[in-house]
Amino acid sequence: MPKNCNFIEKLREVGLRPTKQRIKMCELLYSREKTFHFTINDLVKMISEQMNEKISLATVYNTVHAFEKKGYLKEISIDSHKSYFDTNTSAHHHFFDEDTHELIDCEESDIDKINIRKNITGKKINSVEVLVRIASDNQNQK
Amino acid sequence: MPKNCNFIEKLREVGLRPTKQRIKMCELLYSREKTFHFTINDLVKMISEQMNEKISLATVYNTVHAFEKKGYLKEISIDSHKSYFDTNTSAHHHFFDEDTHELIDCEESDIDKINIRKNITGKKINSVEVLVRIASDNQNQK
DNA sequence: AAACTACATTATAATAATTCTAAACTATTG
DNA sequence: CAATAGTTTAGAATTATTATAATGTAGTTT
Repeated sequence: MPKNCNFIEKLREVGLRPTKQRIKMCELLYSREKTFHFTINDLVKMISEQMNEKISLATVYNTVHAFEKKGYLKEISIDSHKSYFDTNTSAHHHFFDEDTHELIDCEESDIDKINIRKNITGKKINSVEVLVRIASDNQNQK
Repeated sequence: MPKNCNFIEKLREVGLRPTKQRIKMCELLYSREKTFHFTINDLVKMISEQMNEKISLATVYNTVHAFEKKGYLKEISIDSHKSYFDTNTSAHHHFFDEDTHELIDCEESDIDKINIRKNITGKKINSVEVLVRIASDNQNQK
């Protein structure tokens, strides 16, 4: 398993011990072609399905937050009822489908660079992100 | 109290009975010059301080959500740990101060109109909102 | 203005998401 | 391969929110 070695190194870099639970999480999170969005619940389900042993909720919370703190995951607040995480940690924009509660990444090219005219003294801009809320367009179909 | 009459009318329009708790909430929310942001907790505290009688948490939740459903308040999700509401219900942009967790409205003129190049078939755009995260700029001061 | 009725308010219980805790376990180091 | 420092775990605690059911009250009817 050469891939796991990468995950072990990755965990070490971050200062976390490469336990089998964490390696499994890395596999699920970082071996996909495309980045994706998930909730803690999604992730627990995915892990439980793929491991013979169970994993504790607390472990998933702890590890996800450890990754987040180190910049390997990004939290996205959109829906006050759900916390989404994103394996794409760069600042980027989103579409949020209000029908399905699905989160969709915007490509760089989808939205022009945003120019902020206001300056707040003593403060620097950390990020600028756009959220485009979409919903099905039934009204106009008739 | 001519102002309260307006609140009574407002509540009636929305289909809510003008009880003293709700009138108090309206006073706090809608008699300011400027719109503002608050959490449910902030609001409960404000009400408790200004009324001799107590108000129940459940009443505040119910009424805030009733206002929100009718478009008299807007929920803003930024911080997964806190739910902010905004008395400015139009689509508008925000600064979020990551040091103080303070939410600041953007003026229309602060940000250019945003052009979305991507079209998602069968979906219409409900809103486009920008969140600018800011923090103190200590690094560059030295 | 008394009485009625539908809706509100309240305290409390229930639920859900998250964090804490302390005991058992395991990866690393020497 | 034993010591130890960090990890996992189940379950308890905490926090935010919603549901419930008894009591209260605004608005209408008489």
